[in-house]
Amino acid sequence: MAGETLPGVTRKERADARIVLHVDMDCFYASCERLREPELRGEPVVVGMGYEAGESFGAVATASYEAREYGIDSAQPISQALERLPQIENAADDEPGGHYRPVDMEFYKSVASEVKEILHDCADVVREVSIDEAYLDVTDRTAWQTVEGDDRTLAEGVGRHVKQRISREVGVPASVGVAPNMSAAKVASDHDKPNGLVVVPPGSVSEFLAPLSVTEVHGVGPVTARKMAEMGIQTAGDLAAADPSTLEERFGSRGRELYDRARGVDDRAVTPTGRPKSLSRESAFAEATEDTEEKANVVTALAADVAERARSRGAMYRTIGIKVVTPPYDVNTRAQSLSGPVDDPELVREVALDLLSEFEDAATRKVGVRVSNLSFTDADQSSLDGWEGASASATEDATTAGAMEDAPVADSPAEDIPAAEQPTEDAEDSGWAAENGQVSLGDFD
DNA sequence: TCTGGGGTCCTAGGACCC
DNA sequence: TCTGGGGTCCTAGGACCC
Repeated sequence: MAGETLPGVTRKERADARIVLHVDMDCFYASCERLREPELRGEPVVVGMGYEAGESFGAVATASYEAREYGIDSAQPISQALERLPQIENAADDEPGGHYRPVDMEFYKSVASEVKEILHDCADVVREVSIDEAYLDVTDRTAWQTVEGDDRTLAEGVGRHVKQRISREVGVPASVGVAPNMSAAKVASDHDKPNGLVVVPPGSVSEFLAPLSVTEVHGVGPVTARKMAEMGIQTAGDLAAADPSTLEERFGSRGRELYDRARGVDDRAVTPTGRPKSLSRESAFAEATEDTEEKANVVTALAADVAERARSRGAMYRTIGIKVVTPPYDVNTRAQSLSGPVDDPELVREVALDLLSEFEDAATRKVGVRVSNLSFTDADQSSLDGWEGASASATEDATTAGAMEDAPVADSPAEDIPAAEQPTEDAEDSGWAAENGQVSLGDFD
């Protein structure tokens, strides 16, 4: 697939087309473990969340491809993974065994930052989607033109270059997709994992997508896939050939979006990673509990944690919420908005506990605390998303403070918000925000 | 497969305002 | 007093992604 150039692409299509890379690190956590423990190369590696050496609690965060051979997959309980593949230390001589390691985010973040440095070096615009995934727009740096005496495009060379740099300079594998838009690039990078490079030139996107299962389209999950199957839609090609107004009726605006993506149409610009919209922390109980005090203790700890994280990121919040998961798996959320943004850990605790009281007697599997409606006080966002040359804009606030002057506040503990903490009104009023030294449309894309 | 943790976006109903 | 229509904000839930 790599380097394949399909016919029927006009010069104009090529000249107009953007060049988007999707870079996806292969089983990233496991690759990081191999970086500092080279003996793990070629071996089944399972990285567990909430897992501790020798225990069986927690869930699989990442499984190496060798471990996946044994039916181990993300989100699986560690106990189940151990049934399928025991710890190597416990395995009999003639039996296979796996290496289990607990998640070490600090280390993975340090590796990821090395990767991101390379990505920013290779592209003008980088959108970091998660610790192990990013989109790059390299339209201004290369072209869809083919190389003289070769059927490969210049764009493919850039994809290969990025991959090789990550491999050589950091030492972890990546899969890269190259296409004229984000969603096609995403599908392309997934198409030949691990260590893949798949190039889909303009004009060939719908052909490339057509035979793939509809579940490969970004945005189609289990629920949508089931509904589509009922409509006789199995492949991306089926979806592309479906009636868009029917899709819109059944799936709302997302129906149209998915239809477009299946046809290879996706006009979203690659924009740099914006600021978070919410911050949350949650924790599951080993078993569902009705213990009011236990729940309150956990919520108190989570509240402190979230508030501290918000403060360290320079975020003020105007909404505080909780999540309570009750058996079998019912997710309940409650939230309360304040009259203005605050940075007040004590208030987070108070409001969270107040909201929790509704579930006092309910058996609970999991609780969470969240702050949202964020506004940021820092002028320098370079520490947040790796950008340099941040503008001097004082406060960025996605909402209009002041519009809720008389909104109710729980037991009114927020009445005393100092005026200094109120966000200033800035360029946001016009819908435009100065960011990174340039004017760009706000976070709403 | 019944379930870990951290996110995003969309929808729908109700309150409230003009 | 009843009624209309448009808009915004808030809350809750759902689907999806990594």
